[in-house]
Amino acid sequence: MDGLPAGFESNFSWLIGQVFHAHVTESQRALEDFPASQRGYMVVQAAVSGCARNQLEMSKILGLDRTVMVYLVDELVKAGLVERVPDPADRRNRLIVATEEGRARLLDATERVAQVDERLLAPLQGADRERFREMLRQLVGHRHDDPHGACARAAAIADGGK
Amino acid sequence: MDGLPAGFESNFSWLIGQVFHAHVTESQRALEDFPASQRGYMVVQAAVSGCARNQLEMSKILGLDRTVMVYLVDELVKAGLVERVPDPADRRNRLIVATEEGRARLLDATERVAQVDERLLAPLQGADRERFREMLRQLVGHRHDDPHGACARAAAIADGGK
DNA sequence: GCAGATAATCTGTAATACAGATTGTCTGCT
DNA sequence: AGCAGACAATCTGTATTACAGATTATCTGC
Repeated sequence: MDGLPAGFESNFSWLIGQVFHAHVTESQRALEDFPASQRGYMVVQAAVSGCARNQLEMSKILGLDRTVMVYLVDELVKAGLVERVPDPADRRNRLIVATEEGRARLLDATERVAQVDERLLAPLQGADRERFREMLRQLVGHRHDDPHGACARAAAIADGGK
Repeated sequence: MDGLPAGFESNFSWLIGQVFHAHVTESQRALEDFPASQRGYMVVQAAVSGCARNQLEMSKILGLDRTVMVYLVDELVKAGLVERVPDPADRRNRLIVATEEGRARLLDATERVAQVDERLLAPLQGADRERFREMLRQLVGHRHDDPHGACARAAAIADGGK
């Protein structure tokens, strides 16, 4: 095998794919009963953290297509976890605001997902576990910032609405 | 936000998803002209490394469905990068063997993918880059071993066929 | 030689991604 | 005020992908 591409042990595509796939599969199972499962969970979390001032922005943060956002939010609204609140400052925007139930179920789901995370990261010993997270943060890094304070605004409206 | 789930900075699902998504997108682009793009590349690599003694096993290694394997290999055969060789030892099996052209294109593709990897891992300084890979290896770890020496057999047949 | 298991394949169905058009709204300009 | 261009959400249709179930060829053990 000299000189030829080796097996997959050093193949980053494969490695990251394996880890990602394992995580998706596991957390899908952990979030079976959550509306829209894994993705619904992410949307509700985004809603609670108030990090997006409209659906388009949220779809970018979550790496989803804008049209996917529509029926994802539809499902969550139907389940009573979030609401579409017209932004008084710009009526084109729909603020995705979590309901009380949404917050409650998010807390519950977060716990279960955390367990999945721990199980998956178990092979990493001691400080390595947090180090790994930190590296991921670094890799994602520069791509996301919130210079407009949109988070604060959305969160304020969300708080006022409850 | 006290006590409530924070933003996404500490959300493992989101972090790993971001990194994975970025990598897929980038390497898709880098492998645009490769048959079946990213996935075709993985299959050819698996064929060259001879780490699977049939399609089913390969699909498990690559995390693909067995039925997906069929048309993936179809496409690669049509493009002349691999061949389906009936396993003389068990004619149910099809050994996926890379052609000369397959090996050549794999080398080329591997180079381009390596560049993508480097670009993606650039935020990690110095030894961290290799450390990150090592951590991924650990996480995937125990799930894959080859106690039967099937690799060697498949590789031998592949070598004999050229 | 037969029963049960396994590999590849085919078929159909569901989930998902995504491009393009449409509607309502905003902004800036005149 | 009125208009042009930009933007957000939505709808529609289409392509891709995932996956379950049946089918055929083959293997194994009895």
